[in-house]
Amino acid sequence: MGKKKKKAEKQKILLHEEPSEETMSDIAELFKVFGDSTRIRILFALFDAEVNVGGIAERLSMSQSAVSHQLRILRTSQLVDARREGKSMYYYLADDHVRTIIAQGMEHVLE
Amino acid sequence: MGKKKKKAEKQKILLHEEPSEETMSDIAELFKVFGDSTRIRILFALFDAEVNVGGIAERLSMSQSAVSHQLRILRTSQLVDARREGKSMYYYLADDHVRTIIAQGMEHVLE
DNA sequence: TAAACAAATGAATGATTGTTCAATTATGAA
DNA sequence: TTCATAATTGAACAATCATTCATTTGTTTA
Repeated sequence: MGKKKKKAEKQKILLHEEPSEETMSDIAELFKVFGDSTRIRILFALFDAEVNVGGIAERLSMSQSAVSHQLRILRTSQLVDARREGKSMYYYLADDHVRTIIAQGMEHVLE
Repeated sequence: MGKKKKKAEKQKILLHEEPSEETMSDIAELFKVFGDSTRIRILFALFDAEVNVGGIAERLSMSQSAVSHQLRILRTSQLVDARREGKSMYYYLADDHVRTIIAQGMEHVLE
């Protein structure tokens, strides 16, 4: 979605209007990424500090391949980012928004 | 999850510990419900006021059956609740938590 | 160079899931 | 009761998706 379109969508919120179909679809796509327990576990593994792929795989007792596939999805959705250090790739949460969304979900689940 | 277990989980947050596998799984299940564009559209339709099943179906241009199936999922997840008025069933958002989570998702998408 | 390690990729498979269709239940009106 | 309306339910189908396995790419060291 373009910058101009996003601004128009934000305006709607102030006017108490419903967002466009496209925005609603984007929201669903975002939550779809959070809607898998492997990915949630990965995000929690990265909650406090960056970890490399092998480290995540070990912590979750999963294959490197399976983890890598999920990391690609998380990265495409801009939920995580990565940096290379030698042969390893260190992944980390993209921003605090991710922590907020997870915290919100956890609150709902635990109440 | 029992009341006692939930309290223990909340303690972990304060201690900066990772939640249990069960809690992470529950969080994923919650987001899975938000991760469908039909359900998101339904939730937006209920954002400001309760609507009956036929009203939702008309507004989304979908069959009553399809909407009803999704409403059952939303209700099971405690995201919406319903009351009967004559032949109609009026659905409404269960609490403000739902609005907060959607708003958070929308913010992330529009930024 | 070659070898070893770390990560990414692509195809295939099994499981999950949203919608449709037909049938059923629930309520109110005639 | 009978009829019409509103909603729910269950089975079936198509589409989506997470994991596995084998292969490939990228990087460092010998």
